[in-house]
Amino acid sequence: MKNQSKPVYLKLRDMIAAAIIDGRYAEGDMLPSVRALAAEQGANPLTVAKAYQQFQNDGLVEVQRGVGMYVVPGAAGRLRKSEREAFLREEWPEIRARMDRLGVSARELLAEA
Amino acid sequence: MKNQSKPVYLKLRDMIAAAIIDGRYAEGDMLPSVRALAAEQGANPLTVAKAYQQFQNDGLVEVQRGVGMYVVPGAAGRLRKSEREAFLREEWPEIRARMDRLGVSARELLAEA
DNA sequence: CGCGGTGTATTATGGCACTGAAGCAGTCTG
DNA sequence: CAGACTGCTTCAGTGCCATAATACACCGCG
Repeated sequence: MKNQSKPVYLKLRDMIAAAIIDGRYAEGDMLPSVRALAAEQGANPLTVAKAYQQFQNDGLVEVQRGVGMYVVPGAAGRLRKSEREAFLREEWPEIRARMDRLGVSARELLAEA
Repeated sequence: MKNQSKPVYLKLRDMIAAAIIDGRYAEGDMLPSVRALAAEQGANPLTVAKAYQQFQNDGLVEVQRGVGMYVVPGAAGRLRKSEREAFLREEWPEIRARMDRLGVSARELLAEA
C-alpha cells in the first residue's frame, strides 16, 4: 500500500548513517570508495557519490581529493542527535496520529521490547 | 531531512482515506466531485481522479456513472483494517529499529500523550 | 429532448528525479 | 614519471508526476 520504493541514493544514505551511528564506520576511518561500495551494493558509483554528498554538506565527512572520504570526529554523536531530534519533531507526531486513527495502541507496541 | 514531498495524488489519497476512516465522509455518502475537490485543493481534476481511482480498485467506493462516487458500506472498517495491517507489517518494524538506533525511549514518547 | 451535473478516456507537454556512461582532476606509491 | 587509486564533472536517457485541452458517456431534472 505504502510505496516502499525509496530512491537508491536515499537507501544508501540511511544505510551509511546507520553504520556511522553504530560505529561500523568509526570516526577517522575512511569510507569505502564510491566505486567499491557501488560494486558491493550493485549500484552506480554516481548514485553512491550522491549519497555521500549528503554527509559532506552536513560536515560529517571530509573529502581528501584523490585519497578518500573520512568520517569526521564527533560525527556519530552529532548524527544521532540530529536524527533523533528530526524523528521526534517531524516523524513521530504523524506516526502517532496515524496509529490513533488506525486503532493501534502505542503503549502495547512499545511494551514489546 | 525526510523528503516530505509525496506525489499530490498520494497526498490526496491519504487525506481522503483519513476522512473515510474518521467518518467525515460517511458510508453511503457521495464524495466531492473530482472537479469540486480539484478546485478546493488547487489541483487538477485528473489528479483527483487518480486518487479516487485507488479506492475504486479496492472496492471501497462505488461509481454511479453520471451521478457521483459513493462510499461503500463497511468501507471505513475495511480501510482501517487493511491500513492497520500494512502499517504493522511494513512500517512499524523500520520505525522500531530506527528508534532503537537513535536511543529514543518508549517512556518519553508515551509521556506526551 | 435539452441542459448541466457526474466520471472517464485520449493525447500532448513540461518538469523533475533517478540512473547511467565516459571522461576529467587530484593524490599516492613505486 | 607511470600507474592505480581516489572523488568529481558533464552529457544523456528514462520514467513518473502533474498539468492541460478535448471529447465522450451517463444520469437526473425540468
